[in-house]
Amino acid sequence: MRHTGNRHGRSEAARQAVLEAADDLLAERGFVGVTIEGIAARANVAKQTIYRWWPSKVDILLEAFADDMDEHLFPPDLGNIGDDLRDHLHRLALFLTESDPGEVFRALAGQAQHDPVLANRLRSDHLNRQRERDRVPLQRAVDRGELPADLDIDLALDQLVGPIYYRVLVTGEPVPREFTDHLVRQFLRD
Amino acid sequence: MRHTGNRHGRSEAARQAVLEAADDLLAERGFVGVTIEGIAARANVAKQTIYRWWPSKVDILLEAFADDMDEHLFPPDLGNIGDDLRDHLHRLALFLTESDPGEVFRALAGQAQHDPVLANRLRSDHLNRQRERDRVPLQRAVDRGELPADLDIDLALDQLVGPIYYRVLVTGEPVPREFTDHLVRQFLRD
Amino acid sequence: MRHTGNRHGRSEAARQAVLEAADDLLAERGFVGVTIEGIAARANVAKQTIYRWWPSKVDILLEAFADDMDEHLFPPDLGNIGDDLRDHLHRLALFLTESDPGEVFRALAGQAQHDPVLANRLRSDHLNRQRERDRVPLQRAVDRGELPADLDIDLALDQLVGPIYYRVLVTGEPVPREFTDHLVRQFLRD
Amino acid sequence: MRHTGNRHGRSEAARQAVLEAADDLLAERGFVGVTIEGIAARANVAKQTIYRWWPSKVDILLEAFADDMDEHLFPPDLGNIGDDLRDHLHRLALFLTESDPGEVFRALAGQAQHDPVLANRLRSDHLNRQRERDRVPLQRAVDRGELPADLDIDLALDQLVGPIYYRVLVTGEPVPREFTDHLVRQFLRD
DNA sequence: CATTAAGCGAGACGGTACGTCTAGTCTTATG
DNA sequence: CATAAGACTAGACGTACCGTCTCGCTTAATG
Repeated sequence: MRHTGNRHGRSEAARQAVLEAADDLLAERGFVGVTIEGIAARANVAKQTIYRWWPSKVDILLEAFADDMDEHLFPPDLGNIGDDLRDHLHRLALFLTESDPGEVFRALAGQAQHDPVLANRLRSDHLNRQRERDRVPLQRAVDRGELPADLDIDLALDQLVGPIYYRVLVTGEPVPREFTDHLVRQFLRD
Repeated sequence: MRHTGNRHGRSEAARQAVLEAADDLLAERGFVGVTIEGIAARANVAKQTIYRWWPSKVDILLEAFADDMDEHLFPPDLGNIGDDLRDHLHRLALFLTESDPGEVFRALAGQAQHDPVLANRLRSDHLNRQRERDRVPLQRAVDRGELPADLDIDLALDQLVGPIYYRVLVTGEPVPREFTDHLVRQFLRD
Repeated sequence: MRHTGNRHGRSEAARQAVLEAADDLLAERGFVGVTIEGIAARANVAKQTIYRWWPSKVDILLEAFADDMDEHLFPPDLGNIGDDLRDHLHRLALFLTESDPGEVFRALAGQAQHDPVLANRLRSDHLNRQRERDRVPLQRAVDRGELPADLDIDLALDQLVGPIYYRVLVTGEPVPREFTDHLVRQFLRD
Repeated sequence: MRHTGNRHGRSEAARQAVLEAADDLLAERGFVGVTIEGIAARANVAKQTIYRWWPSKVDILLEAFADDMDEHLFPPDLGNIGDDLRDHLHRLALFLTESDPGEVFRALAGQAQHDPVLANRLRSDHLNRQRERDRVPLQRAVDRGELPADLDIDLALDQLVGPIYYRVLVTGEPVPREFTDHLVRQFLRD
């Protein structure tokens, strides 16, 4: 870090360096390998600078993770519910299993099992947003008349995405396109 | 521990004390509050005794957790697939959300996101066994002719239990009987 | 500090506030409790303002200490060597053991054991001046003919004030008037 | 450190390494250069091992300093008070100005100005012992009849050793044999 | 009379060392 | 020979100050 502070407040360069270092360490050494000291050393940042802005390492990872989900995963309108759902679930599966932020998510979801505060933040900050995106294709289908107006969308979502998260977080099995397509087929009773 | 070593081999008293201390600490302070030093202190056991018999604290929790899943959750035969599934899924939900071993499971599942070795052990030692039990009602239904002989049972299981684990591990929502019943209804297309 | 800078040069108010804050902190928390950050906070002054004018905290204390020794301890002429010395040594002892600047001196003398640069400054700026004052009564006595003309005044001074500093800095014993009077008596071989 | 702990208690090797490292650092970098981390690194010892046995770095230096004063400075009996005193004061001056433990003493005496607890320990543990040794030649002279039986030995000591400490701690001037001899001559009124 | 430049409060920055905690290893005496 | 005890190395934790560095404000001399 060349920069040193000023009255405008924090150094964006330091912030970026910390987030990248945290991401890198997570990828290279896993969650337990992410330490404040390690981040500070890799980012060439003082520990105090980290403690000044983030309460803990999970907050760093949360922030690193924050925008990625928004970038990804906004469901496009392909014209019919079948294509919409197949596309969306497939891309959700890819996100969770293949992408870098997906890896961060899995780590955070794991840590959330030990840390109710993190669990709440993760849900309110990210999962709910994702949930809203997930609703879009179904709501669109209801509007189109493809699905009944009294559909319980939340229940439907649990059935559609639940098995995907289950494979990702519990069984560790891959989530190929055939699997997500099958989920859609069952849901639409084709 | 009153006992100090003997020639007869390992001290069962020490083993029990360690497992109980680990369970207690998990309940009282959560996963991060479970430390080898804390277990040793609470169990009045030397650290070395712990290291001699368990490679890590998750192994202690795994052992503490081991038999509980077997005790629970063996699906009874109620005569028809609907009742069998409704009963089984409801009891699975109760196990995961309400029971003490369910809490241990959630902690281990969380830790497994950080620790591939634990993930493998958890799957091979416990999830596969559970998976076998989960198959029972479906296999029985196939045998009875209630379900088609070419049913992909694994796929069906993912759809049936996936949403339950999803709520438990991801959204944190409760898993009431209505929810599990609904899953069964959708699956059987009643 | 109400004042904010101007082109006329440094703020006397800030200077005073810093010196007072340093003195206060030394009295309240001792030398180790004197920190630049603490002085800045107590004086409502920016750290940079301190670093602009003083190289280190000992320089602040040196400046705070500077004039006090001059105020005190100029030896009066009481007409004869005995009275002159008794008065002077007694007041030196009081200064070192009882006064506020005496406390600062002890702290600086202590720190000088760790810091040769400070030791030199302390000697050249203050001790030598004090030494000159200490010589006055003896020189006066030589001029009066009370003491031999070839008296080694520096040697005499070491014998007269050395035991006082020794009690102050080493043994911590009190330095009552009887003690200083005794030193004079021995010196004059009464 | 090759050694690791055992039930017998602390590692003597670690203790020695710590004391030596502290001495070396004091000699090389001065008192402020003596840090717990630095000692630990140089001694190849874990910080925790240091904190287990010493409350602070001055305690380490005190212990390092402890026996040296005993080794040195026991006043021999040369048969008469003049020789006894001249020899003893000269060796005291050498100890304070030239020896390694003398350097440690100066650092501790300096720090004692900031730390009343250290001051007390230094006095009760070491200075009093030294004081006892210093009394020996005078007491011997009284016994021999060379000095009056009602001599106030403590007062005499302050006059004899005070100027030496004064030069060492305050003025920084050298303490040559002529100086100590002169002190003796004055004291004995030769 | 607008510009300029110095001193100021504020505070973020990269660092160093602090003292604490837990991990995991090792050695010994006890039963 | 397993145990309790506990000292050991290692290294991350979160805190306190260090000394450096902008920054925006205020003020008075300058042009």
